[in-house]
Amino acid sequence: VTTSREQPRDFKARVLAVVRRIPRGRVATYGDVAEMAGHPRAARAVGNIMRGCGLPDVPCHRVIAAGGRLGGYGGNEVIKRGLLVAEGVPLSGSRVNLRSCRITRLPKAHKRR
DNA sequence: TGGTTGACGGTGG
DNA sequence: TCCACCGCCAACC
Repeated sequence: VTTSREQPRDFKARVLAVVRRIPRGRVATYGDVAEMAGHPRAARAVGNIMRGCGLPDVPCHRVIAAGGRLGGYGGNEVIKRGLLVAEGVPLSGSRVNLRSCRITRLPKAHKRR
């Protein structure tokens, strides 16, 4: 990242790419995603991007806030919680058990689905 | 070019 | 444990 003038959309695209690769049943915090995208301090910006993603192939519900809090989700935080539960993500009340399902680095592109 | 806006994060009360 | 405040960053206007 040496400075190669990375254009704004690069960051956005990279974030989306990262989120797209979060395995089912796993989650990552906005901060984690930011870091995986190459900008450790841009958690807020990640949320900003998520806000307008709306892409079906981007499991934005797997991106949660730090501390296991759900964070936001286009109006319905309840839906987000439901989706996570459906994927087997462990929840303690309305909090996610980060210990068991949080990922801080992308999985290897293993062939087997 | 500059200011505002948040699906955030961490600390302190 | 919950709420308020401040700091950070990229996208938008």
